[in-house]
Amino acid sequence: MASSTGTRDRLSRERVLAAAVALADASGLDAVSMRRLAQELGVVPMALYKHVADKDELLDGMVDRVLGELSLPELTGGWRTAIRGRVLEVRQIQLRHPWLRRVLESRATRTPLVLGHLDAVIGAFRAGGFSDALTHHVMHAFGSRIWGFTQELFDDGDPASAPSPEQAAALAQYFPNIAAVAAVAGHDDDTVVAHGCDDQAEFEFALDLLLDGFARLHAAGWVPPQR
Amino acid sequence: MASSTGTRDRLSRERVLAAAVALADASGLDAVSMRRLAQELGVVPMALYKHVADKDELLDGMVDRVLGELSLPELTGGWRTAIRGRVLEVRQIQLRHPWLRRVLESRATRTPLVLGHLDAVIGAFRAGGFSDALTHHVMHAFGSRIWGFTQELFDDGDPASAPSPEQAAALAQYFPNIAAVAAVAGHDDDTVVAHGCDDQAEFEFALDLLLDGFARLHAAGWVPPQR
DNA sequence: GGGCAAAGGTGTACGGCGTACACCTGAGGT
DNA sequence: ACCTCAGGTGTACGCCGTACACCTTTGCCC
Repeated sequence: MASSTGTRDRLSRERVLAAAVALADASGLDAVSMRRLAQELGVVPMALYKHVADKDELLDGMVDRVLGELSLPELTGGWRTAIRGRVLEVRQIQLRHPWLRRVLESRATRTPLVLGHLDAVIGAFRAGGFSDALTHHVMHAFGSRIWGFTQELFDDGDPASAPSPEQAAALAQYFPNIAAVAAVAGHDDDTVVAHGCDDQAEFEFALDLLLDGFARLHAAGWVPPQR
Repeated sequence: MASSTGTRDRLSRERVLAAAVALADASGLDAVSMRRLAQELGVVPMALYKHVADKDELLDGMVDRVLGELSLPELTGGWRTAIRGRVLEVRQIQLRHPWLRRVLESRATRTPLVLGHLDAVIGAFRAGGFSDALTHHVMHAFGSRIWGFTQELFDDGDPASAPSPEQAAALAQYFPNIAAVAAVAGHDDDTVVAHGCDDQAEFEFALDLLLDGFARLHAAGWVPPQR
């Protein structure tokens, strides 16, 4: 038994990655430092380096670990339902692990599961009859939305951003358009306050708008411009 | 004259921000640390804190400084040309200052010029007759493209990413769709190798696809779903 | 079972970061 | 001539990632 417990609480790449994901889920990405993570595992920081090459590899491992939650549905239905379903599924992962977004944004991650997702989406377009050139273009147009998030560069909802009254007044004075549009989103109060603006409906709106555009170009027999 | 030179080489917020922008342009965003920046200015790190509150404010200041390069064209033509022109102009700034993207991505910047750009685009939609609700939706769908960049999460061109032959072979084996689409983009060789994939045409493709979608929804009299 | 390589955990140290805080210095107004 | 106070300085703290040398434990082979 001593040996089994001994074996059980040995470190392993799996244990390290699991702890890193748990830590990021619980305390945010910034809490994931080699030192803090080691402490969480009851071990000295340098011990981690026997299991991951460096912090970048740790982050890659975290990405692949949560991307493993994908159920990889087969491609029944057309390209559109296949892609839509896949992207919405990745979105669910991203909602469970909010740090995923920042990790994917900040680095050119090229892990097997990342490439696998891209390959699956590209494959769905091609199986749907998209030319390689059009597929290439629409993949660029897809951008980060392929990972289930909109960029959210102007957060009009989430944080304690509901500004103080005098702040709101100043904003309305100098940026009347922002104020007006922000107001309409929240006029029923709980809409914005409760779940921000990047809610499911908002994301699907943008996703379908893109997919509509792709379908239209495909149907119209799009070919690359002159060259 | 002694006093004038003395005055001239005193630090100032402007000098600090200008040096920070120059440093980021020349050596990348990671080179912009308080210590390195101070050294560049021939001054001790803590001296900077008499002119910017902290590093976040420094970054905000840098953003506003380069956004000041906007020429703010008036809104001749319809909403579409106005917005298209504005976004492409911001894109030019972003191409001159590649670090801008990471700064905007990583933080919820709410400086006057950032808000001003958002307000101008929102204003163009509204002036074009878009309802506030539709404007709100399309702004979300716009996402980071409003700042002139596509997310570029799968960089198939830019860096030394043109993989070694055996790497390419392995990629083609496991991710045939990625390989095929990446190949088509570069089949004329100089296309991808020379200027990557996020070139002007690629960006405008995605931009116009979005604008087409917006126009179509607007023309169809889009109204928000049930509620 | 004894010996031994290899794998895994430790301790120390280095150079970076942002920035708090006490201090000094020199220019401007009275 | 003095005072004030904005602006530059020096030191220090607690983080960070990680190189490197060391020790301990494990598992295998004779």
